[in-house]
Amino acid sequence: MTEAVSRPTLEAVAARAGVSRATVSRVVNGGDGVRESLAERVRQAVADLGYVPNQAARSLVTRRHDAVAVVIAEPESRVFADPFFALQLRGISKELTAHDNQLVLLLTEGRDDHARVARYLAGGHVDGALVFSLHLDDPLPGLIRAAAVPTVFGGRPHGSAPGGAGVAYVDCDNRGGARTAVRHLVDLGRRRVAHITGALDQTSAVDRLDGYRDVMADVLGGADPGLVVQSDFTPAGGERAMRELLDRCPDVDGVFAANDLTALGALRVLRESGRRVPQDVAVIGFDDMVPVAEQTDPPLTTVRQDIEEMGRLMARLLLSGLPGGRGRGRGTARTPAPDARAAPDGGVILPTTLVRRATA
Amino acid sequence: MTEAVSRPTLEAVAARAGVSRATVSRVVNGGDGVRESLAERVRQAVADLGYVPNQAARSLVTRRHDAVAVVIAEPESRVFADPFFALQLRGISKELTAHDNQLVLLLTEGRDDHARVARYLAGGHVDGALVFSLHLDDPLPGLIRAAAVPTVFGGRPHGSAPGGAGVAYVDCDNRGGARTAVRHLVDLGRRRVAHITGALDQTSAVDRLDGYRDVMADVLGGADPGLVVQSDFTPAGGERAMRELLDRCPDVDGVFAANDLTALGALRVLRESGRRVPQDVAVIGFDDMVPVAEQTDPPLTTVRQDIEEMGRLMARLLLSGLPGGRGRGRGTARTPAPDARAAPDGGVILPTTLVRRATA
DNA sequence: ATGAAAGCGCTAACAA
DNA sequence: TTGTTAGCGCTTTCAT
Repeated sequence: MTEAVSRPTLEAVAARAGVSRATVSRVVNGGDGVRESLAERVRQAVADLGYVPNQAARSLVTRRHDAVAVVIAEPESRVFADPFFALQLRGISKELTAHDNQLVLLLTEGRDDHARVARYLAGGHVDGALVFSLHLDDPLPGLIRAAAVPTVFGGRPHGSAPGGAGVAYVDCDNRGGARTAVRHLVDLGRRRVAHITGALDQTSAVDRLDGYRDVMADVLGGADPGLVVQSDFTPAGGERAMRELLDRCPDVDGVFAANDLTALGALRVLRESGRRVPQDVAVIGFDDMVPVAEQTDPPLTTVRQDIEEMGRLMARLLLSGLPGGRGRGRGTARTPAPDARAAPDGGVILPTTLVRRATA
Repeated sequence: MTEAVSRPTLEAVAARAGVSRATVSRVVNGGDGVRESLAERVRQAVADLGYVPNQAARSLVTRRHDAVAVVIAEPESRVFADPFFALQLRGISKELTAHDNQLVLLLTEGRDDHARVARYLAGGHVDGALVFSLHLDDPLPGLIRAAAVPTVFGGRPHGSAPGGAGVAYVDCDNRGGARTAVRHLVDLGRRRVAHITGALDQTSAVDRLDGYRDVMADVLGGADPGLVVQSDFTPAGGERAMRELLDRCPDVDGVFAANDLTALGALRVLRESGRRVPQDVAVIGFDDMVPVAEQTDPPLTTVRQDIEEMGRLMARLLLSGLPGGRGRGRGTARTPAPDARAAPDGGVILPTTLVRRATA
């Protein structure tokens, strides 16, 4: 661990190039309206000295930080249990990097942390925030609104309503994906199609349940309520739910699980019970967590969402909404991704696709 | 996405409290040497106005940022495939938060990114860096050394040698953990104990292999070289290796896999081959990635490392080495964790423990 | 097209 | 103990 040395300033570069600080500043920041010969001299001096602008000094006057906070609430939760989190972060990081913004990571675990994060965001240390807050009772969204920081949410936040206030968010098409999955089971000839829900205090779980109901109502004239079992996105929860299901409806012939982890648990119980998958019971998951979905026995058919793209999109959306026309470099807010869709409540929805493996 | 409003300054607080800026500054920063009555007035004014210090202005004069970069090289790799990454980040975040430092996340994916990160670190935007760089040919460590930024590495970096230069790093006891695992297999009466290595361009894989060899030399008078198969920390790699192993040494009765993912693959091949685990072949993994280890069939016996603690420790080590006596709040550099050990080359090694489940 | 000069909001001598 | 003052390194009018 070495000590950092003092670095050259604008002043030094100016002296070396034989110009004023103002000129150097112009060159360093895009440099319009500077004679090319001078600009070249400046660039040379910058290179010679290894000059790097002092971001603190710059922020002090511009009030911009070129930094964005990524807030992840309750890392215990699902977000942390799977590569979801990492992939999303990767997408965000790529986009921010492409626009020379830094990523400040804020992980929260409880009450005190909420206050801390709120204070930080309100403190104007970053230009905006990307927020993942899954649970219904999370106070964070409210605090963030109060902090008046430009924000994009990851996943449809609670309280967003069609035609509503227009909170910015990015989500995958949970409802549509669920519909595709269930319709696929129906197309396979299954008539007793069950759904093991996710944690219903998360909008993704609610939306997937809605998608399931859509198809059941449409195609089968409404679902037997006994075919819906509440669970929590975990393998253990999936096991429990599947057992209950088998108990209640031994004739079940199709299962749409709220996510791959749940499907994993269900699969295990199905095997224990002597049922063959997919012959006796077809199973579909959600997420396409590849390491899980490919390793189940048999490999899991599931609904894929492009998680990294969601992250990228969140960042792009945030940057494009910030003053200074950032984020216009590649892609714009209007057409964030070739196939993204605008939701009526101001969100952006990414499509899902069914990945057929062996369970359905 | 709302616009941020202009926030109160020290000046405003000073005016309201009827004191000078200097006094407010003193109160805000610990406030020794200020009459209590005045201090109280200041605190009131701060609260009334909702004053939050402008970090940019502060950094400009103090040359401190209270921010630490976390650099993760090649997020494709193992780090991203499992919760490892998330847990470590959590540990880091907790420790940094406890000392009011921010976490700036830098993800890199290739050549250009290296330069970018190097520039950022050299730019003096952060007080230090926590670096994860797994691979032998990674240019990052060199660039970082050149940037002269206080740094702590996650995992023993390449080129660190006993009695060597003293790069700061935190790692788990890979070699000792491997010894424990192999010794356990031997104690179980296994004599044909194989090792499926990890990617040998990572020190963790090398150290685990060394641990395996230690015990084999000690107890069995040296390993049959045929019992060591190179692999890459992935389930597919584990399968491949196990097949090769079965081919070469059908009499193998124990397998120490370099990590849980590898063990997962090995388990699958073992089952296919009709071998019973642990009766015919006992298997031990490494890492204790709980979601994986608990879900294998049968549940995996493995070597546990406290990943979150490693992260916490890295942060603590870095902060305690920084000027300004940060990081002395809870725990110190000398005794970072109750059971951490100093390595001869300047690293800190955390202990591992064997978690017995059903495979050995 | 270029330079001079005035701060951005804060801390840290130094005086009082 | 408190206040005054001089910058930290940069951007940005405003002159030239």
